[in-house]
Amino acid sequence: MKVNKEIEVNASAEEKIKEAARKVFTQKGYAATRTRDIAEESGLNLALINYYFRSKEKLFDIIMVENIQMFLHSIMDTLNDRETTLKEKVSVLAVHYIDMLIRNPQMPIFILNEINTNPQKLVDKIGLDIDKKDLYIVKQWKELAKKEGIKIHPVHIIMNVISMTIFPFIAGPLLRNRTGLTLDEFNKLMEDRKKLIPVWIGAIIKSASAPQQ
Amino acid sequence: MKVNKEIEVNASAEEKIKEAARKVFTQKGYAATRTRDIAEESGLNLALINYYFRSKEKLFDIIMVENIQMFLHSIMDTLNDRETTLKEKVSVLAVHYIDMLIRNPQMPIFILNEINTNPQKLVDKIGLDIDKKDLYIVKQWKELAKKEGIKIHPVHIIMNVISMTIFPFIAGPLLRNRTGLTLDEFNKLMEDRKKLIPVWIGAIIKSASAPQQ
DNA sequence: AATTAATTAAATCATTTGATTAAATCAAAT
DNA sequence: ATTTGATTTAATCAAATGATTTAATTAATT
Repeated sequence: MKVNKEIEVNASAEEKIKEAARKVFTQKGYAATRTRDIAEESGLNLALINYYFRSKEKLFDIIMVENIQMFLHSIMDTLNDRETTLKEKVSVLAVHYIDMLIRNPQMPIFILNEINTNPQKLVDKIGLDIDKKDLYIVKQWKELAKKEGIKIHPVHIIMNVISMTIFPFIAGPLLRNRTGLTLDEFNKLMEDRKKLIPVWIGAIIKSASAPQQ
Repeated sequence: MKVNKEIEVNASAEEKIKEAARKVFTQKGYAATRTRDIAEESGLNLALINYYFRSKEKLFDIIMVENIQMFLHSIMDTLNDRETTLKEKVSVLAVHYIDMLIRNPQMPIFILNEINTNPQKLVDKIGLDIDKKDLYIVKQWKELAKKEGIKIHPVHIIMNVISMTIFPFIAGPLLRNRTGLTLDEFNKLMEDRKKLIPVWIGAIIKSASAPQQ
């Protein structure tokens, strides 16, 4: 009978802080973020941050875990999908990530920077262990590689997909600065890449195939 | 007669500090770096840092400018070279950057992160203005695009070259963690990419060509 | 030997910063 | 009305940190 609106109201304050923290942490990184920045950004006060989260670090850990989970979300499902071809998987991933990165362009640099700055923590606090061996995409790749006589290491293909999808966002500000592109123009180019990347990956794979006829 | 081997063996104090600063700043970023870290890393003492450089920030600026100049060094010459084909330019860039990144794998994440954290500063302190319009490579590209009927925006090609070259190093630690590759195996793969990237870029350009004959 | 500059060690300052506390206020539930 | 929990305001603490200073020491130069 006890309708816990409190918990919803609480959640909103808690959520406000988390959202502010996500924004500030993502923008400035852990070390450069002051708890006072988060308080100010949230419109709430310093004491509440400790009221809900015990410390700056604990709050950061929560944000970080959520960010990484958002980043990794649905990857495994995509890679394991038995209904889609390899090329379709590339397309699904490109579309999914480009959409997300247009919304959160600064997320990859944040995640990669924190991993770089503190590699141990991520290994410790976040379980990054997934059994990749029996992913369906691995089977698909092996079949294709055998059929086409492809010899390059598959990690090259993975790197290329991820690189061509994510890196333009990491280098976005610099790239826009050098090219004079507006944000809208840049995002439009990123939209183009949803369709282009699968084509390019196809061309790359083909270039690695043994000549056949 | 006074051979100053000392100066060669022990680099000058100023240089020691700069090297230590480069290492620590590059590893941990500006905000997370303590001047005491730099003192300790250099083997010299805290006071000397202020003796030679007036502040942490001034020291950082020097390191940053040098890093960016190292990064941009010889790019313009390569892009302007009238003796090399487009594909050769891609090859020169890939070789040059992969060599450098194998030596300094954490440099791009550092530079890109600081740019992301403080975009204004870079614009202010470092003149990033180059007249790209009359670069020889632009002329080469336009000729090729016209001849082959290529319609995609050339910035896509640039992004792909840079992405496929640099990003694997940015994501290197994570990638190695997920794939179980050792550093040597990883670097070997990067060596492979010196030759592969030009081939791939060729395949990508070809895939964007209008069907001809 | 005397002079000068480079370097060190140690202490100290002022500020920033993460964290904590206490008292007051406010809102909602009972 | 009273109680309870959420929130604010303000102050404060202790530690970290960038910066500075002073005196002593060392090395190189003249």
